[in-house]
Amino acid sequence: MKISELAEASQVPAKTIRYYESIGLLSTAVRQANGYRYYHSADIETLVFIRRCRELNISIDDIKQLVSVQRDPEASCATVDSIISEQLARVRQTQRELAKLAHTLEALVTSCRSEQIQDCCILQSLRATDGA
Amino acid sequence: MKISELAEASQVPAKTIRYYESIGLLSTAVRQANGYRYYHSADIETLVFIRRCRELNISIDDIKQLVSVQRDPEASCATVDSIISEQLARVRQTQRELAKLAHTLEALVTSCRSEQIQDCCILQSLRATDGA
DNA sequence: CTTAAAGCTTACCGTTACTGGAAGGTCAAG
DNA sequence: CTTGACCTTCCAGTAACGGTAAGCTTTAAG
Repeated sequence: MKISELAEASQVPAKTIRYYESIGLLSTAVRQANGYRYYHSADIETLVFIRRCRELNISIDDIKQLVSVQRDPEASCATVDSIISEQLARVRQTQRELAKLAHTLEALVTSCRSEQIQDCCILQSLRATDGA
Repeated sequence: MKISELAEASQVPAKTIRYYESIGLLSTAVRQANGYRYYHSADIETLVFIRRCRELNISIDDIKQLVSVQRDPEASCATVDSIISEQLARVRQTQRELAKLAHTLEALVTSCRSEQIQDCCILQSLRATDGA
């Protein structure tokens, strides 16, 4: 199949498929006589796998590991476990940071009843010299 | 004061101060005879303001607006309000996305009791052709 | 048969908000 | 005088692509 068909089937843009090949996440595609990339249906599965990992915010480098580890069926699950666990830890860390952030922004939004910049409580809060 | 002193006082790296000037977030600094940038203590306040905004994940473009709107004391607070409100909306949106993400990752982490890649439930889940 | 549109190729720039590093000028101390 | 700590500018790299251009090939229509 052609790259546009693979793109449609996997829901990954053709541009992104070429990008993945260029950075070595996908192996070099077979070319047809006209130079077009030629794909097999197995490539759909690989790309769906990659897309799902990206939807989980897993980095390309980590996905490379997940892809390569699958080539050895008898390998241990440890790598997979640790990548997923660490990803979860990162997500939770970001959640904590965002919670603080949302809290501060909420306080700012509700603080200001002024109508002129010179009295704006939001700006006054942000200008305060007190450290984080 | 020199850039390193301003950096220390504002807790913004000197490199970043030059960067802010280069993109027009800070006005062009006065130069001394030797070519060094020369700052006044008022610049500390400006940089602290910028740093606090960045800690709230407010984009440079939005900060430019917040800085410029402060030059007119009689201007309306509407711009400030909307920037902060939209920032809060973005943060909340990200929080919702991360919550889903964490949920999926948790399910993956607890799903797999296998020790070999060929039986790994995590990889099997990620390979499934079912769409998001 | 011709032509126009669509799809393929590569290659390079832009995004965000910086950070690192190289090459070179300046300044204060020993 | 030299060493080291500053300062300067400029260039490159980060993550993961998206946009656009220039130039092929294929395909559908007239």
